[in-house]
Amino acid sequence: MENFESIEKMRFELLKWYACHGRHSIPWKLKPDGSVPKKSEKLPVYPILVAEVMLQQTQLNVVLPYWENWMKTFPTVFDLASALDHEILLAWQGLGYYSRAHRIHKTSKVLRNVLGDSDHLNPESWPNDKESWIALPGIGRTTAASIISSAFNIPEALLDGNVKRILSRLIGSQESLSKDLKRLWKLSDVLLDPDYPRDFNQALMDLGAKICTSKNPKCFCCPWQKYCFAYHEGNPSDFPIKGSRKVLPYSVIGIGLVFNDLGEVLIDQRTNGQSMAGMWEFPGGKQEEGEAVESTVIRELSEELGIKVKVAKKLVEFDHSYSHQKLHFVVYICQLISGVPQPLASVQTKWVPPSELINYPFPAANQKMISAIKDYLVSNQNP
DNA sequence: AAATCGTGGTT
DNA sequence: TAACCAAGATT
Repeated sequence: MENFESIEKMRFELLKWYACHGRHSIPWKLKPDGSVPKKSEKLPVYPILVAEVMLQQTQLNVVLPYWENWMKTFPTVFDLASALDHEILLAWQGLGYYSRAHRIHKTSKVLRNVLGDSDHLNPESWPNDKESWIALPGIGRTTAASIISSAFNIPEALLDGNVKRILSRLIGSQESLSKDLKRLWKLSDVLLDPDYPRDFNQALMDLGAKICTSKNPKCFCCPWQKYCFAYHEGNPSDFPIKGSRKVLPYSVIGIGLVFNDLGEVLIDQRTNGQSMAGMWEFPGGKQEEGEAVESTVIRELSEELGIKVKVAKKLVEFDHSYSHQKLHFVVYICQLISGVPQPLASVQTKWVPPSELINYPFPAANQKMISAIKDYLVSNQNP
């Protein structure tokens, strides 16, 4: 492969750096008694599974509090398997990429059958081969390798965002990441230390998180500086080669906060076919060409709920960006004129006292609306 | 195989 | 209406 002088030396220098500067207090990488696992020791699998799925496209510091709460709410894989979708989404709320929550839920049910009556606290009861893990919902090549190398200390190469960035700089890849995956996977596999795969993989990710960062990499204290093509070229920040950035489509969304005579607000649950499936939301929809936003709200609530509303007051408006679109939400207080809400474009609808909204999982954009509702109600009480 | 899927932090 | 993007998987 790449003609490095000594791969053994590279491994040693990375592991030496890791011993001094790595992140050694990640809870799911420690034994239940809090000590660092020895080379031959295995770790509980379920906490690692939860962490690795949460870590998909999500940074460690964001994941930590969610992982802590998740482990209290669903302490074992059996607790997770028997949980309700509603409970899963409440625990995942705010973390994003909600399909991950549904997939790990499905995976837990498969694992419940696989484990059967065996001791789920014993790592030996769990599958330890890559193919078995990749077959599970929401587990891909990198997540499977992370689980296997972390839990069992079995050598399995991974290629996450950190490793892609490190390796593309190391070899000065002139291809975009998507066109060079095969080469980078091979390189990750060649470099992986067969004797210390758990530490080596973690060391790579720590190096990417702390030294070989996307912007302003700290090459001056990088253990692989002398091996790095991009460092010698003087332009590590130019790697990996980034493709053309395209402008995100932009839409205006009209939202209707419909209140009934009891002061309850109307919410609906998103369908399985939609993004953020199973999450709740305030009804509304996309503004059409040449349409006033107030009219959007009236039209959408008629189409999706079969009700007629009066748009009373604009409560708040704000921007919210998703991965592949930007939305501008315009949120109105509405009154119900006629009709009974029907779930024509949702799983179900519900009238809820504002104080009870906290019991329903909402996407982040809707959380902004909930805050606005609370401010509005408080200001109405104290004029 | 290119598009899709969230969010919050950083620059 | 800032751009970028991080411990990816799925279709």
